[in-house]
Amino acid sequence: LTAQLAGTVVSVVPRRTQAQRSERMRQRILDAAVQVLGDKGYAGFRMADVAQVAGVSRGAQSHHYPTKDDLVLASLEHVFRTASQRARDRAHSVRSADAAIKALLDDSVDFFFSDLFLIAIDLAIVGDRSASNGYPQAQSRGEKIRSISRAHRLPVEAAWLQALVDTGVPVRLAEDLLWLTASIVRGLAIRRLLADDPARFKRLLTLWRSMVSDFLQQR
Amino acid sequence: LTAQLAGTVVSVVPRRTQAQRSERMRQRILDAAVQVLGDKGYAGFRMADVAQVAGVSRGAQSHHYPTKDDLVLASLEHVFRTASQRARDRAHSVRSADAAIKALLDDSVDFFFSDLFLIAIDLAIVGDRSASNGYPQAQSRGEKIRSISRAHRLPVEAAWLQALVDTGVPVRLAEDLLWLTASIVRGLAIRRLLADDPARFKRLLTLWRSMVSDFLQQR
Amino acid sequence: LTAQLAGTVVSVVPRRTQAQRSERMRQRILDAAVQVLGDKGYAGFRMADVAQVAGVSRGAQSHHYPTKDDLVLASLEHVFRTASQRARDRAHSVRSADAAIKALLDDSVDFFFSDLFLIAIDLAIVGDRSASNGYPQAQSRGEKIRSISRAHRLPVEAAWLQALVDTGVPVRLAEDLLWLTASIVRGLAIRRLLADDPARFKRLLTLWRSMVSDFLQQR
Amino acid sequence: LTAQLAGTVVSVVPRRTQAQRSERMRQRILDAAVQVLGDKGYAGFRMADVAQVAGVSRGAQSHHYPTKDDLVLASLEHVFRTASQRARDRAHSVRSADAAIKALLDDSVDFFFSDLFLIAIDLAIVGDRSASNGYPQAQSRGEKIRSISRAHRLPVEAAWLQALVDTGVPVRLAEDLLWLTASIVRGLAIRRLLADDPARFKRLLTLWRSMVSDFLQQR
DNA sequence: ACCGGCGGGACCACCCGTTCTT
DNA sequence: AAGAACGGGTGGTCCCGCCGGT
Repeated sequence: LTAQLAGTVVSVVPRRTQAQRSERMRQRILDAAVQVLGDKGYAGFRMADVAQVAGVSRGAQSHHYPTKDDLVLASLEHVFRTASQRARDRAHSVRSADAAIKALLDDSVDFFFSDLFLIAIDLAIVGDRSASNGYPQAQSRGEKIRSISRAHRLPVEAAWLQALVDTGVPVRLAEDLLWLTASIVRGLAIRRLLADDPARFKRLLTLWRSMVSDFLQQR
Repeated sequence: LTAQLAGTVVSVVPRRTQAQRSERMRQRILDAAVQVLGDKGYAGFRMADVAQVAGVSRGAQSHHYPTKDDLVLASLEHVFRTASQRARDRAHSVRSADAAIKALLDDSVDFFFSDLFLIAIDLAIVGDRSASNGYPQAQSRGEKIRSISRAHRLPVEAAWLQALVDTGVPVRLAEDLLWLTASIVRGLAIRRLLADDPARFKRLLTLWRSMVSDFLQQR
Repeated sequence: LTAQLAGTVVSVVPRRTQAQRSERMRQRILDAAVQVLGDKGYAGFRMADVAQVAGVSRGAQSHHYPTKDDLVLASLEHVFRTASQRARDRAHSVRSADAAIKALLDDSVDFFFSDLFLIAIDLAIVGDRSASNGYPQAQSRGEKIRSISRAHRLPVEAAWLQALVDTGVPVRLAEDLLWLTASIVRGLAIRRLLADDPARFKRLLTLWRSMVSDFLQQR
Repeated sequence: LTAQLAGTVVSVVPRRTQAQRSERMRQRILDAAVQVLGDKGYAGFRMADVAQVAGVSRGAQSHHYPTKDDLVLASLEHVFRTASQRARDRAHSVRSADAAIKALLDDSVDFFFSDLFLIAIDLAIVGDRSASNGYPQAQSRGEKIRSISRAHRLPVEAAWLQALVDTGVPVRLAEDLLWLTASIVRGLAIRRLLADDPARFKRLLTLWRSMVSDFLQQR
């Protein structure tokens, strides 16, 4: 009994609650899953690898994320959550239209050239393409992936749209320019997979900015 | 003698040579592989599925394509070969710069919105991300994929570049516009995976064409 | 509390711990593996057969012994461990040199005519003869087999050597006689594979004993 | 017809007959099979490897040796035939009993330490241990192996027995000494698989010779 | 909450024998 | 007789999900 008391006294370290420990562990698993997804792709994604990278037993893992799909979807959600917050922050306080386009380009490059984007694409391509076990599920994996993506990207797009509109660009045009800009960067990010060419990428983005400037002025 | 002649006549059955039979079978396997790759993605790609779809025994399959990688790479090659020829054909006989951009857009849409492109991206994302078999190989799968892509896309790009230059656009600018155009379509094709919106896509491409026209005239 | 006590009493069922269950299963697998190895030889050794004989799922099997080599090596170790203990026990309490030779012969016959010995030979012959996976491993299978054999036979030989020396035979000579005796039995055990002849074997061993007696006396 | 004659004249090279070419090819296949058997053991024996080593197509191979068993048995026969002839030659012209034992030892070392012997053991151990498909075959593989071994070794043994008897050793004793000698070498050859020790082997053989000498004189 | 034994299915590489074709 | 295509079976490894223990 004395020993027990002593123990209690000694451990001044802020005794975590179960919920906190649990949350910590879920984070570690999620981070590990994202890492593995980035390294091996969905096709090479192994539950055991995640557990090992996270330094967690398979038992604990399957306690928090019972199935592979659970883990994959949670990972995607996790990583989108992280990224979308940062993007929204950027969209504020841009004065001119040109500055807005520049900031948008920077943000797009950050996003589309990140592992996160590749992971999202990878999962999206796989999409429903598998499973499709006979009877109708509540929602196929492909749909879930798409809805997660949408849920996080739409607010970001809205923020940028507002930023552009605030600099005086008509809503409709702002929307189109926003899409074109995002598409260009997205397209280049994909192109990079087959043949990288950073110098050219930079030049093209500069060209695009000047084209937009010209277009807006001439209007 | 009569019998022999008769025999020759009767046997309308196409009496194939070995090489012909072989080639025919390789084609069937490749077509099936492309189909499966398109339906299930690389992550869901099963050798047995291919054999079944092709209506070929697994033995024959493994005779022509000993390993999964062999088959996948050959499929990619196969499909690229088919597509790149068609693209080169289109690049000829365009008169004005605007017509060239329009034709290029059409071709890009055809290509980037096709299954082939998704397959290529899928494989590229997986890329090296697997292998990891210690010692240095001659060439990793990722590199092979990239080199196949390059081998088939570079001629296409060259053809389009020539077409643009022939309409009077300076080489450097033609190159950049070519890239931007391709990137936009590529980016939209990817975007489609997460949220499709054909009407908007059409509008954006039209906008892009007018931006290019303005830019070229103003120059 | 009473219920708990009662529970403890009632549950006469051997309430195994995980470790115990695990150990039990490993034993069953190992025993089955030894049996299959004896029946079919290494060339006919099938993982699935072992699992079936052991009455164990292939999953459990691959949990404890991930690869075929792991299982085979563990089997060899298992069977050697069993045999070497018995041999050492025998080597004690022999009085005369002749009695020692006789006991040694008995022990050798037991060992070399057992399935264990055939298994060891079988594995040793196969030895490195496979592997051939390019780059240098920590230790080839052949080396592992040899080191297991040595690890278990050396103590046995030492025990017999001591027994002979204790009856007054000079160390060097004792060593040689020990080896010759073992070799004769070993050689006969092998001979048996091609043509068995128990009567003659018995006669030869008797002859050998008398030759040793003569040789020792004459010395 | 003229062309045919011309052809006949020109080809001064000793036009092999079909039978000769056939025999050449069978030899090459057999040699290759022996080599593979020696390198990989029966467990690692692959028909395709043999064809490749022999530089022969699998078609040709299966023409001459339709099944794996056919080839393996033929290989064993082939190698025994080669070895037994040489042994019989040696058994002649030995004068003293001691010289006979020495020559016998040399011959035994040559035989038992050769790859041939290991191959024979390997096959013998595998023996019937496999197949055993339900209904009674004409003769199991194990029996075939044993009968091949006997067919070739018995004459050798008889030759050596005669040599010993010719030097004055009584038949019965000669037979026993012959067996003991062979067994010792055989036993050492096996021992070598687990732990080699050439110096000791040599010493033991010398000791054995002196023991035999003593024994014969004392008699 | 967490751990690891366990079940069993799935997949790919390999391999042997047969069946055309030359 | 020789060569190549082809058929199909098999075995080892891997992997996910479950569940009894701690």
